[in-house]
Amino acid sequence: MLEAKLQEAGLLKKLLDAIKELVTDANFECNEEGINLQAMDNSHVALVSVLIQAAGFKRYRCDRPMPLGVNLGSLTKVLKCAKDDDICTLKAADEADLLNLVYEAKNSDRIAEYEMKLMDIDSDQLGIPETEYDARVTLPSNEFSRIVRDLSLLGESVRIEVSKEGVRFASEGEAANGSILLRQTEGSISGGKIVALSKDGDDDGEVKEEDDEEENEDDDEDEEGSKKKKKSKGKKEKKVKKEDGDEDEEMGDVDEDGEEEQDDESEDEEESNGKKRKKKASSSSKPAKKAKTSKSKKGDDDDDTSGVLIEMNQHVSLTFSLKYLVNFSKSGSLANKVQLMMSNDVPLLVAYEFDQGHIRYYLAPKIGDD
Amino acid sequence: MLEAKLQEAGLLKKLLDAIKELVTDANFECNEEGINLQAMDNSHVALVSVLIQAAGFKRYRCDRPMPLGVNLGSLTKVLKCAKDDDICTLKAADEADLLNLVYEAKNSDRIAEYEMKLMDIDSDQLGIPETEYDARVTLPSNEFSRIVRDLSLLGESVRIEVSKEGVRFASEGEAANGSILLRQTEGSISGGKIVALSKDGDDDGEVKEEDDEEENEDDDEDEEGSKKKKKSKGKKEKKVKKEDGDEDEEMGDVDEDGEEEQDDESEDEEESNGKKRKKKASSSSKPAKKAKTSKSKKGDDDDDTSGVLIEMNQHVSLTFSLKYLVNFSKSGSLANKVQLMMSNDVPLLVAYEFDQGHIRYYLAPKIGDD
DNA sequence: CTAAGGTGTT
DNA sequence: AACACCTTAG
Repeated sequence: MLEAKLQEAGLLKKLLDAIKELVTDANFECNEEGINLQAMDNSHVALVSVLIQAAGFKRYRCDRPMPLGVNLGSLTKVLKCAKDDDICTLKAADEADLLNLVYEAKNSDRIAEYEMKLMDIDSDQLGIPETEYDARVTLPSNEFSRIVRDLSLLGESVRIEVSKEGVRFASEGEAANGSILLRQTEGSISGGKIVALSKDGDDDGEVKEEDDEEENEDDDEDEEGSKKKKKSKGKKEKKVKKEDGDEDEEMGDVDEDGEEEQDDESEDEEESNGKKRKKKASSSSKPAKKAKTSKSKKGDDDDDTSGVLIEMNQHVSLTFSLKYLVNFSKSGSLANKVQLMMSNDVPLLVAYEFDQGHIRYYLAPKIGDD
Repeated sequence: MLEAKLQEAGLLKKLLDAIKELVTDANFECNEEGINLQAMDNSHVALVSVLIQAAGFKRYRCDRPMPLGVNLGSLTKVLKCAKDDDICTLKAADEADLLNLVYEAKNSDRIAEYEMKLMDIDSDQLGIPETEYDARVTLPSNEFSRIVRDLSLLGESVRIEVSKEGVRFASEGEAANGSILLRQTEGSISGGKIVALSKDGDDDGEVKEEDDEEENEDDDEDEEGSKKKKKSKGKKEKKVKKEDGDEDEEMGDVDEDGEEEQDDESEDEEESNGKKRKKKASSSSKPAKKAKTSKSKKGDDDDDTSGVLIEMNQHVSLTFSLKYLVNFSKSGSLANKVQLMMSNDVPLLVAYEFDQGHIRYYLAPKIGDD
């Protein structure tokens, strides 16, 4: 059976708000790791993947894996009956066709209980290849929302181009064309300089502008410690797939395969941080963990709420449907930042990472662009 | 002629907002006591009764009773032209077919004047039996709004059940079922204990904390009670009409329900004597003043803006159309609290009491419930 | 975080 | 009129 107690019903409400227009029905795959949802959008163009880790719950118990087939419209309705700060408990018996939701007002005598019918849904769990991307743009989620909303007024598509200049969002419409350029934020770790994405693995094929080889002291920045402040926080290294997303349990079975963990280091912790210091022989073997905690709070560059971080190994230029991006951007309420991960001719990954989970969208580029 | 000066146009605006979807046309019955409106909703299922006492006006003059037939849509439009804090004066000549509205900005030289056409409306003044209720639930009006709004997402009906446990609102729908339980607020006069309704009498709306009759009978609970309810109703003595609502301008009374007094003359008399005649039906004039001292803490219970107060003599369980309750709950902007008065198989009374008046709704239960 | 007000949209 | 969205004030 499942019993999952969420401190704030608001999280679930926001998640549902974010995806309910994209997907009508989906399986909530519950297992001891947490709750995962993965679904194609109704027109089979986009893919959404949601995870709430077990640790993200106030209490979590799931004896054995069970898929809960949920009509998201129904769940949205039921969740509308909860206040954001209600404590929300999800319960389901094994093989049950009902999901029980209990809302406890934080401070009152009010207890609301709902039971929602479940349904059988063919779970076409799609394995998502763990792609390595040529470019990653991290920007405030509200900035992203604004950009796609603005451009959607002009045209239907947006070309996203990452170059040394920065990241450009360009759209063409009948009435007008628009182009928005975001430069790397000055004062950031890289001092405004666009850095290379490091490969996740030991692959050094990418052009790293600088190397983590650096000693711990300045491993934070390219510039000579001009911005030391950052350093103190987490060890920032421009790398890879998901620095903020600690969870590397990529959706699908793919991650399960464990192929990904090419940990040069034997430490999972580190690897999960995406900070791979192959030669970190130096001092810290453990500090990585520390960084993790600190980052959960704030202070990590990636958590800088206002900055734009651009990492790239290669120029990318891709065109996407704005309609979907606008839809994705609804998740902005879940996280201050969003990451756009791109490689040419590969689906875009739009990732929002929050405390103990994430919501990620994949969208194939339009062809014939660029 | 009528001349009624309202300190705040906002009151009228809110009243109109509250009922305009329920009723399209209605007579504003003006007499020396104040302005009263009573109408069945368009589908003749619910009844709404609005009163603004003469004392509720900054100035009030009404030489003789006059009904003003108003199209509520028109009045709403005209009232939209007033700011909430405008001083609003209503004027009508005898036999006039025009209503004059003057808005004076509180602090400026602005004077706006509108005249609205009146219409003749057959006044089917329905007598409302002065029922004594088996249960009264007093709760914050926003809480009530929230509950009915939430449940209306799920189903069309709500079963309201008052028991020793508290008051439960339960609804069943296709997608989900919901149940909200409100317990008596701790720390209230009764310390969380659900008290019996006090009898009608000259009490000033106070609740008796300890009712001597509380322990002596069965009517508080038991399965038998439910079957005896009909019978008991006739003999029940612990009933309350309206503790807070002193105005007894009810049309008709249980005692005289055989006769509908629609006559202006007798009506006026009743209203003018309302306060005095209150005791006429109640044999016992048990003073409830005592209770007042015991409830020192939060002041008057009915003024406690956040608490839930439950008074009952007998378990009640009734089912109502949520659509109407949602409509009623719009009046929440007029008062912090709302009272639900119920007896089995009798129309629910939803009462909002504000400074010098009230808005009350009556809704017949659905049959075949419970 | 909630409530309220304003806007735009269907 | 209702809903969704955003901003603002408390």
